Amino acid sequence: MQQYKLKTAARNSSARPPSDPIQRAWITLGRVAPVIRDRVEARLKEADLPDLSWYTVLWELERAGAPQRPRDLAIPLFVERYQLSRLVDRMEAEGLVTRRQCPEDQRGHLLDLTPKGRALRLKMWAVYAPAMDAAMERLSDAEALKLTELLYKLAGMSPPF
Amino acid sequence: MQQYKLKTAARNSSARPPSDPIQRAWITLGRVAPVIRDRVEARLKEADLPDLSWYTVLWELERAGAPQRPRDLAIPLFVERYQLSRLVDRMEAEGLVTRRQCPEDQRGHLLDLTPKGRALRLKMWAVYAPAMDAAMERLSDAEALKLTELLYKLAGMSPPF
DNA sequence: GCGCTTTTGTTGCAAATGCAACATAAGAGG
DNA sequence: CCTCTTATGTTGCATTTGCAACAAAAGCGC
Repeated sequence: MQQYKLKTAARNSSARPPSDPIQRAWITLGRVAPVIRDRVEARLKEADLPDLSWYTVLWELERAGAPQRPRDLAIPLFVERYQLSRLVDRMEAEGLVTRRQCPEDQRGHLLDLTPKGRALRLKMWAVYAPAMDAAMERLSDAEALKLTELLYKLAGMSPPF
Repeated sequence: MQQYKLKTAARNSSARPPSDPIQRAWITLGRVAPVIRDRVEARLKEADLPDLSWYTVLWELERAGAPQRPRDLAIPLFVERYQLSRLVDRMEAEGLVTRRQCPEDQRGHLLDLTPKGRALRLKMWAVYAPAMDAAMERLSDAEALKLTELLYKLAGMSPPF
């Protein structure tokens, strides 16, 4: 990874420049996260499987154990409503999920997994799990815990995430 | 989640499910990084300024102190060539950079900053710097260094930073 | 020189995205 | 009940993206 000379140009034009350690952490976080993610996405693509956003929807539905409303998925998944709307369009077209009437709220739908959806999640996990392990292999469990702790603190969120 | 009992000889790192700390770190990294980035992007958008990809190109050109070839920007910026090609199209259309003939290689161009490009980078930094500071404010300098160290290790890059 | 492969950069096209507007239903206050 | 506001979800449209194909120059072996 590239080294940055942060002080030279950064310091003379702002009322409030971040400290050098903060700048380094910012830059590094912004670069490493996509690299790690791409290591996994590449494996899924090699296997002709959908990407992680599909997996996450499938997993959230399976984990919940009951049909969920889009609203209740969009928030924990950190996606906008319209993104989820179109993602579900595609997944429904592939027969992975179904939209049903929501009895309590006529606006919303209940999203439910199909058997095909469950099967795909398992098939994806068979690739996803080893890919994640390989992508993260340079960290010990203790280091992974420390990293998680720092990221939680940074985001201002409390576990469970 | 399916568990496989593998014989020791068959156990290799690409076939085993990640440990729980590894899974937690993976998930957290994938979620926190975009959140932190969005905190900054939102400030830029509020100020009717371009996004971070534009800033990064402007900064790399300014930092280099000399015109650069797209190839020499694409690698450190972790973007595909075609992405950079179109990004430069838009930035050139805005008068922020210029494409000139490259004397040593007739295929390539030399990308150079215009005064307008320099001015925009400064204007963006005036928003970017305090936004980065605010986005990262929950970490001390020591924690930021530790985070950077862990991310470097994860990505397979070595200190010193 | 000559052919072949690699590198560099751009582009056509289909798919995906962001934004704002929209439609509909629920909720709040009278 | 009625009106106004809020919540939920979808969609039209323009922009952006990813992929693969392409063009052109450089490099390489002979």
